Amino acid sequence: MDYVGRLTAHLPEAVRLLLVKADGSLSIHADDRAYKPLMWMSPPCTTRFGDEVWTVTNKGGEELVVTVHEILSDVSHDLGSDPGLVKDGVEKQLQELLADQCHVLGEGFTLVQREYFTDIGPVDLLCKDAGGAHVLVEIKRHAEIDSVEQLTRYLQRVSTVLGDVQGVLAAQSFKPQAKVLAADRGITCVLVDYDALRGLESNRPTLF
Amino acid sequence: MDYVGRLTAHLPEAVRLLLVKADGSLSIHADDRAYKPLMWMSPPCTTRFGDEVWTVTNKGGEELVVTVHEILSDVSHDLGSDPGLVKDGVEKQLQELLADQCHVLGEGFTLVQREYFTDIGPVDLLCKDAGGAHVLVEIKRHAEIDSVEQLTRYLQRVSTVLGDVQGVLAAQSFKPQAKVLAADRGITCVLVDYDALRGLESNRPTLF
DNA sequence: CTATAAATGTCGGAG
DNA sequence: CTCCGACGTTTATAG
Repeated sequence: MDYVGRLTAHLPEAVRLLLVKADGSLSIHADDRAYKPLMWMSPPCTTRFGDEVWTVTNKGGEELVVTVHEILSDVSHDLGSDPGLVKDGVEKQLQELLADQCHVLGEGFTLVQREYFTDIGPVDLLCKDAGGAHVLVEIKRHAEIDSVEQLTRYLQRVSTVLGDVQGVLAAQSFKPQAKVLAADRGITCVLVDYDALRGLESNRPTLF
Repeated sequence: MDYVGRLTAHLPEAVRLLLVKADGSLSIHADDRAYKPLMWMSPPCTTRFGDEVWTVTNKGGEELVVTVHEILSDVSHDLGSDPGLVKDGVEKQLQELLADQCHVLGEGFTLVQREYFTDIGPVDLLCKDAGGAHVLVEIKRHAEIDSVEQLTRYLQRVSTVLGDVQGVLAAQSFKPQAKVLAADRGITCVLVDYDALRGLESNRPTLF
């Protein structure tokens, strides 16, 4: 099995699992690793099924060549359409919750705007602190060093427009490096509890 | 099918492909997408196969619960051991090639050291330019904004030891953001052609 | 085991 | 289509 495309890779002869899906995609699996195939070609792509050699190509000129020596088993099923996957707990939801409850980010914080757009990208939240000064908030599930760099870029960019601006990095967890760099840059780290936020949120309607 | 762990996700009843691998991992596939399973549990994990309900758990407290209504097909094979995948064209090879041919990075460049270690990580190449000044080289296949940040950290760190140091970011392709930020930081971007480098390399032995 | 960087990353959204 | 950032990123590697 050989792949030539973004890199070149070769896979020796062995017993393997090949998946051909309805969208024309192909993947080759070994008997370990749930997530990643050994090789694959993503749709859109076309496969020419020769007697022994299958050739999969895509528009980008990538090519996967499979030599089939023996078929131990050949199973085929129509799976029909796929009802969507429902997810909960991703950054977007954290952002919605924090937009509603930005007081947890700092005493007296109020929301000015969600998804505040700059020419280098959108800032998650633009708030004002108790004193009326602007605060940029970057929200992550897990804050790493990248998150600090990202917020730093926004702060630099926005300060040219709004003047002096504070930075807050909000996350459910922080890598040590991220904390250190944030402190170094004068950025405040706020540890948020997603479950607690969701709890408050679900309780809120009962207060009205 | 339900996953509770780093997030919460639910997958409605449908005809699906389930893969149980020798390492105990489980993945659930729809009839599209070659690469990514709809849900999965990576090893190490353990599965309790009940009559209708399969429960997969790992050490981190993540859980995958599968309700099996009907088995349309059940195929099992011993795939044996897996001869390794051989890759070519990844960053490591680019680094080797550029270490040998660092003149392509700049007129009169000479190599001082590959994998120059600092206390915040290894720099890909430490070179000297035609004037004998130090140059740090970060090598990527595709340079993004993170690559610029990474090199910037190295430059800051190394400058405290070696004094004034130039930065070069070498890659086969550059994201626009990366180019802009690099220019802003005084970092030179060098577009390298992997095939050309490899061609020169393969010709070299014939010169001796 | 933790931290860090690479990946054929993939995937989805905005412009 | 490209660009950009999130992802249950996953995966490998070094300390």
